[in-house]
Amino acid sequence: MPELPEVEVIARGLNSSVTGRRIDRVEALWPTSIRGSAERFLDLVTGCTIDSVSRRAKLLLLELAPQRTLAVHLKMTGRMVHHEAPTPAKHDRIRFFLDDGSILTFADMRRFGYLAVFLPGELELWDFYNDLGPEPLEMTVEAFIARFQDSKARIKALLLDQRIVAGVGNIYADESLFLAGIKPQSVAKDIEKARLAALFARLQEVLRRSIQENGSSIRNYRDSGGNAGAFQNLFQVYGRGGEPCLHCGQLLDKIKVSGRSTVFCSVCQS
DNA sequence: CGAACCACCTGACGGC
DNA sequence: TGCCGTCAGGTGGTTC
Repeated sequence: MPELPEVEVIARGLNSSVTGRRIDRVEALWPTSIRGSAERFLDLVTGCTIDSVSRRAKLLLLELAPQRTLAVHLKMTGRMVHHEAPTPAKHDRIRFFLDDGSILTFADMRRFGYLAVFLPGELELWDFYNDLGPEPLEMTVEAFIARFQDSKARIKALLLDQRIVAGVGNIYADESLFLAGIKPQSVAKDIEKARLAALFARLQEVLRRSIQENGSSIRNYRDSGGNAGAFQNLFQVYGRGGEPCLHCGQLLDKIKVSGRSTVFCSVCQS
């Protein structure tokens, strides 16, 4: 899925393109993309005005008026694209028809993604939301270190755990570990604090740079305007298993950590 | 508590 | 061509 940078880019794009628009009609082509009762969802969302669009972890949050929050999780292949005119596509799941004739479409090839609507107070009752760790771009290095330094788990598993730090996925975990020179399978509590601090700095850099580059498009990701990102051109290790390290030339190793494909350099990372 | 699987789905790609 | 296995930006559940 889109990870933190991709969801951030989508949220910013939608915030400028759909804020102030009223949702006149909702078309649920695949109602199972809606969490909970689809009927309730349609009731609560239809007729609302979009006040703002933001991001928390990998969730897109649309604040509506009257007060309700529309949360969207894109998982692996979800998209939220704003079209000026109808442009039906194969994997369209939910369409929001806006009052200026434009359409906001949730499309999702693999159908892992979902939409959910919350009334005031309900969002905090949702375990996934409530358990999210801090935003990596809004926390201190001390707080970051504190969340990792006592754990017996492998560092990459912790980076991917949304309860430890929110928004990091497989791409940015591998990229930040490479840049920090840390092996993904290292046990967190065995890593010196200074190296955890370096990891935090590299993670912030890579997330910020990816946002600047409009995110990473491996295959499905598109921003809210339907455009691809460019950060995939700057990958150091992700998707490069067996190819030479761009720093030292060593062939990059590909292993599994936390059930996820993991690429690293056995020379540059220790 | 941590890890290893499987599950949820569709599609792209490589090997034969 | 086509069949088959493998893999993919995520999370959740079960089992050991």
